[in-house]
Amino acid sequence: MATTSAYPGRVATRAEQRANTRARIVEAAIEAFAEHGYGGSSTRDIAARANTSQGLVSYHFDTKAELWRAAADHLFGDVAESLRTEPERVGAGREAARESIRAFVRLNARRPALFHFLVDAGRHDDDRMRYLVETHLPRRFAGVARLSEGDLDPAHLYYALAGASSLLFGVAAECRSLTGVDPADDDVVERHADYVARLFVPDAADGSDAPLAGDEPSVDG
Amino acid sequence: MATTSAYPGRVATRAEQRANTRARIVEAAIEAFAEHGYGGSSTRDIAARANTSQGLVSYHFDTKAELWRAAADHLFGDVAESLRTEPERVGAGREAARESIRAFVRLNARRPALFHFLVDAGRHDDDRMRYLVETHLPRRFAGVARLSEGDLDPAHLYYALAGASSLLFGVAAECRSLTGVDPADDDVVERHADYVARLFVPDAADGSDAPLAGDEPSVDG
DNA sequence: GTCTATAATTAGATAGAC
DNA sequence: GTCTATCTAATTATAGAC
Repeated sequence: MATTSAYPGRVATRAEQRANTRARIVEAAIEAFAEHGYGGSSTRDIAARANTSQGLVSYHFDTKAELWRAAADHLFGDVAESLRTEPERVGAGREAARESIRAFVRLNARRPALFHFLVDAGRHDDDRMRYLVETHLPRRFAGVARLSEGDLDPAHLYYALAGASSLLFGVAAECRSLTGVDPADDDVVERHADYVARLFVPDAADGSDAPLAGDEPSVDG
Repeated sequence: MATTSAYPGRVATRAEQRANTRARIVEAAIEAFAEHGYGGSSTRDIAARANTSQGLVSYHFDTKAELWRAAADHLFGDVAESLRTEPERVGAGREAARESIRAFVRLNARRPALFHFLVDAGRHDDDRMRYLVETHLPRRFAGVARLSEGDLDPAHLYYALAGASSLLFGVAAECRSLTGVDPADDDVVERHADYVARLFVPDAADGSDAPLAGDEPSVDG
């Protein structure tokens, strides 16, 4: 791992080295924080996962808290990216709403760390919780809340859907051991996605693909 | 806090002292483990919450792992107690199934630590996960799985229902900050309980209170 | 930019006094 | 049974060599 080069383009420049190392550390941090929580993770373990030294982690990210924020940014940035095209593509029909939910479930299956960061940070009022609420969560909440029907506060839908979508994958090890079902199995992911989608968006009473209430302006709106 | 007494019954005996102190430590441990996870909690913090010293925690529970098991036993023991009467009382009707789910949601609202222990221990294959799977989880799983319909594996229902029921209360601080809804509010608990109950047990197509499939032997069974 | 070494805290577990 | 003191190991953050 050369740090400088007399042959630009042949090996990594210092800037590339920097970006590359930081990226490896951030990915390792996401893994560690998701597995053991913030308090249960050490910068030494993170450094080892990233194949580097503990001192270098402190060099790139002055404090453990700053590293956590960088990890959260990367994690939730990926999410926003992967769901970005959804809102526009999704029409007003029930099947479109279901497909949007299926995509949300698949996302939670691919990135269980999302669930772990949310739970780890959300359980009490501290800097990490406030950081998520001020940066990444509003968009996420709004994305789900548009599926809300009736006059019940969208918070009920949001947390019920988020929980139903992600717990299976957030405790995958336990699920395997307890039920024999492997949440890493693609078929299991698809079954769960469809199950949750139909749970939250059942067929309309008349069997039509009518829009969800509140999704579009009604005739008397 | 006298440790011995010449007046039996007047102040606590040594055995009573022991039981009392251990109980205080266990409750403090449940709090701490739920807030910061296993790795993020220190026996010093737990001792402080229990108004005692760190050394005494090690005296009563030789290791941190043993303290965690005692905490888990107390926590899940309470659960079993509070839901114990349900299976018998619940009939085969849909409204009975809904009431069973409402009770499950209320339990998660009262003891968010249940959710935190499950998530903290369930995310990877270690001693704590195995302990829960071998002791407390089978009963819990069976209690929910009896509501299962169709040929979909009960694991999907179990984790969807558990997630939908408990996430709101497991990230109560975040919910307050993000949505303005306070999960500690009794009305919010009831609304969530009813919402989740109707989500998982919708009205039958014919509007009847017909039994759930598989709940009772069918005519051709 | 990276590694090694170290400083200052904090961790869990143990021993001794009462 | 409880408290205080202590030991050993592990933590984060910093400094120096390359």
